[in-house]
Amino acid sequence: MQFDEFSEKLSLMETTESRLKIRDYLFDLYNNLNKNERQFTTYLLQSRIFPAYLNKELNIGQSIIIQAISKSFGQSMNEIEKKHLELGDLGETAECFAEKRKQKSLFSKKITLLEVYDTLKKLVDTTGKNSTESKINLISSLYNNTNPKETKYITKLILKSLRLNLGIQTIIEACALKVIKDLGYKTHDENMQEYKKIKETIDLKQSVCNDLGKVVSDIWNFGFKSIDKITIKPGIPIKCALGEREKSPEAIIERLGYCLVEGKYDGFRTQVHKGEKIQMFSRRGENSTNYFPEFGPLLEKAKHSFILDCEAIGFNSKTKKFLSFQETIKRKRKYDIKEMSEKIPVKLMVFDVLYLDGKETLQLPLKERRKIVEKIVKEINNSNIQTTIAIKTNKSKELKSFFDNCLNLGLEGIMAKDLNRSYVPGSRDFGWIKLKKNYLSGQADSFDVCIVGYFCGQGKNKTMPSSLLCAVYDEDKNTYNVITKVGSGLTEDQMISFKAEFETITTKKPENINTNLEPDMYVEPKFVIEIICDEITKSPLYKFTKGFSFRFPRFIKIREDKSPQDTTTIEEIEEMYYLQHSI
DNA sequence: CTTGGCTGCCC
DNA sequence: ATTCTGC
DNA sequence: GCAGAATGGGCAGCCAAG
Repeated sequence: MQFDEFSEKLSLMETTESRLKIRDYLFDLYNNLNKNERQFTTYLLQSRIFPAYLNKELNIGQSIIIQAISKSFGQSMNEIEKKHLELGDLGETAECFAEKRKQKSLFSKKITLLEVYDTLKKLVDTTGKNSTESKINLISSLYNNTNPKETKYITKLILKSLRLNLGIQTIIEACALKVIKDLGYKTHDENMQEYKKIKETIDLKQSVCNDLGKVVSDIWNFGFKSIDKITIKPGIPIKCALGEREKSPEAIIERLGYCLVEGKYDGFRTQVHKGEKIQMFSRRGENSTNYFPEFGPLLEKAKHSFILDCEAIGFNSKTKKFLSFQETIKRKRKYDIKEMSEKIPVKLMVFDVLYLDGKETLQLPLKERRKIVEKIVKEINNSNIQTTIAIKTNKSKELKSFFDNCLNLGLEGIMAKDLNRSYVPGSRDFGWIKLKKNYLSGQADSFDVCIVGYFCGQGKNKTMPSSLLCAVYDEDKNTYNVITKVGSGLTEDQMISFKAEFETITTKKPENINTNLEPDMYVEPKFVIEIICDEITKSPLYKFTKGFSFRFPRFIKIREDKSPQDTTTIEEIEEMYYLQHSI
């Protein structure tokens, strides 16, 4: 397929909101692609170059793209950034400058979808000294052979910001439609039950091989039956099951009844594979084997082959306490593995088994899988590999007191699980339910901060103040010290109203605002807002607040009743920080 | 040789 | 990670 | 309720600039 044709199809999907329509466009797109194009095009549609588990990335972001636009279209970086701010999308920004150049390059040759993909692959392999310049040149060479619309989509592909309103599930639906039509039905709703079953099968297969591109390609090229042979094998990461949130112990029991309730460890999701060799994978399917060499010899002791679902979390053997996420995450590294494994010892907390001795265990009910987990962990017989703490209950009071115990042990909260359910890879639903302290009403840490600037948003938030720069007031020095940005929690209406309010108070950077982050616009300190977070963190970035900032900050409301000097103080925040670590 | 910006991946 | 929004 | 797309802090690693 020519790339200009592909761009037109992306454009069509981008401007469509109905998922069913997008699915139909996708179906047509796949029909129009040839045998060899379907797999990699699926990666592109998911804003990828390769399946996730290959650990191959472009390492190109806004900064390099802006340089490439500058080089290709002879605009200053400033000019481009200005346009970007206005349009809220670098793809459209590139398109805009390509429009202006249009007349000059009448003789450029047409480019194919495959050629674009090959160039993207080349970009992935461009590393080392002067690689940034080489990357810019490669992108530039693409820009020089494309029309404005192609320029736009090449940019969006590189930046992984296609914004097509299209995800995995929509691609799966397009596949299911293909299968249903191959079976002789005209539309999917002629046999809704069959259609749903097909969807489930496709979803399971793509979760098991972690490679939707392969599944799409197999279905179109070799038929639905051909994906039967995709099975679980040690060495290939399976998509993790995830949980939904619920607001209280009562709500959880109402949904699940008698259930398994486990401690929720704030670490690093780790899928352990023991086949011919031992390998580990992260939640996104990245190979994480090298992070944790200490588990190899322990796992070897178990006689079985298996795939276990675990959380790896740092542990202080002197205080007998689990380490914070910020400590544990330091073990995600390439160098100094040995030293860090001694400095930050990690425990593997096992909670599920997906495969055992050549057989899938996914389909077994959780209560059976849990027994297997306990057996394997017992065999390994080492305190650094344990099962998660857990109870079984159908009483919300019991659940609540177990939850409180977990918090006292320094855990994040609990996971409650349906004992009769199979393991559903890639799911995020109420089969697993998580409860953390701040989900309970009134239990989240709350702060009042003053807005001193804002950032304009991307995509659907373009031209909106979608992220607010927040500061706490220092009475002694009469300064506003920036402590966090906050964007999550703002509704469209709130952004619109902030935009109007900010128009009259936009200002040059006031003398008494201290910040390491340069917002798109500064505003005079006027609005105090309430924000909540999960935790106070120690930050290398926010230097003007004794290094304090927030984990998972979100906007709650405007505090009309407060003046800019009435923010939470840094002393109060410091006190809370030390309290949260002395549980 | 050090520093700082950028990027991707953890949550 | 959390949150909002259209379907 | 699902699916998708907005948004957060902070870690290591890579590369360019100094």
